[in-house]
Amino acid sequence: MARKTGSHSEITGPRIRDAALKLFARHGFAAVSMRQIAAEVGVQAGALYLYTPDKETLLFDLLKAHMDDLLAAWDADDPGGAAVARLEGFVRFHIRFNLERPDAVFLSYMELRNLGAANFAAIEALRKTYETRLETILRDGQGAGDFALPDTKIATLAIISMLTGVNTWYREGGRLSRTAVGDLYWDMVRKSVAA
Amino acid sequence: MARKTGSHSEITGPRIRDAALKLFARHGFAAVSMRQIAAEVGVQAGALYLYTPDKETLLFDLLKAHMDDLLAAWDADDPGGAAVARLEGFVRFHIRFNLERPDAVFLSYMELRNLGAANFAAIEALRKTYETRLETILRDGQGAGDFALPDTKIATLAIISMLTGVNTWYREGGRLSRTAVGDLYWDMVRKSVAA
DNA sequence: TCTTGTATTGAACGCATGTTCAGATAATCT
DNA sequence: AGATTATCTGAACATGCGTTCAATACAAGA
Repeated sequence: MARKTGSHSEITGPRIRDAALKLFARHGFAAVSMRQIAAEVGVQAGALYLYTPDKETLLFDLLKAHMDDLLAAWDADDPGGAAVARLEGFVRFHIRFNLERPDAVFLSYMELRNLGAANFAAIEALRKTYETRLETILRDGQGAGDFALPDTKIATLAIISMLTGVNTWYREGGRLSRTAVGDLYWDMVRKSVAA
Repeated sequence: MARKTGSHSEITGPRIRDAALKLFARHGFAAVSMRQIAAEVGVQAGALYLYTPDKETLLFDLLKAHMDDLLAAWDADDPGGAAVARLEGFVRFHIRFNLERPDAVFLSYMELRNLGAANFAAIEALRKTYETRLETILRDGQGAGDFALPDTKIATLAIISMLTGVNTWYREGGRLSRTAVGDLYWDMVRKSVAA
């Protein structure tokens, strides 16, 4: 037998990416087999190769899509204006965006090492671009006298690490709402950069 | 042939752990085979089983040893006294300790998911214990009026995330010395908790 | 209804995996 | 020197891996 009833490329493609994202995040790229992904989708392993040339490319496409989403979403969300307001926007955006897609965030931090050199460089460039968005805000605020930062580059990395850390402990339905988390982190970030 | 000249348990044991730590950190637990570890040590794969009952236990022992080291080292380093001084000690200690063993730190953050439930719980308990050390300092300072923290638990997690992030970008021989990094992070942490 | 093209199966490829174990050697003890 | 013990080899086990491809069944268009 072949070609199941109702099978369709526009359905199977996204389902494969969803399953791969979930499984890679839970068990790690190397620990997940193409057969497991296929089983999750309800398809045989060979069918995956209609949608990706190989396993590494499947991972790369997930990471690339995540980084593209991140940059596009921030550029759409950036309030502009004064540095303090933009920084608050960034803090709240970063937490909200990351909490909405924990698997993709986890993958992006954990599985870069499974990429070949060229693919790695592509993702790394996107990450740097995102960091630059924040660094620009910090440098503007520093220039305007709103912030007192001995090293804007390090401050950028420190803030992003702090914000991304939310994903390691936040649980839906826990003690704090997402908004409350944003309030708490904005309070700490605001003070940490204050003049 | 068997038993090589100069072979000795007290030498091979640590060499296996060193090789496993390095390879697991670089490529991920699932991506590293027992044969690769054995090759790095210069021994056949079967010989590893004189030193560990299985692969997961080898990982667990590495993580457990790291967490034990961490707790013992902080308890020896804790300056005591006023909360502000203790917090500064903690910030500088955490950065210094983690930069000295990047592979173990990386493993501890990445490979917990490859542990069975019991082993996972054991490591998780040690991590919580470490977090409590910092939280106690923050609560003491809050009580003494030195800090202004709406939520000491979240502040604890935020600070640890920020500090641990140093390992993702710090490179030996780079622009900043370890001491300079400690200065920069202590500046940000001090302000972020300030009353 | 018949044809064409797309989506899928299922078997196969060679190779790697974690783990076990009988046998062999070197170090140590008497 | 001889016996014992700790250390390690090398082959084997069953199982699983990523990937390819001819065969096949369904959907869509004429």
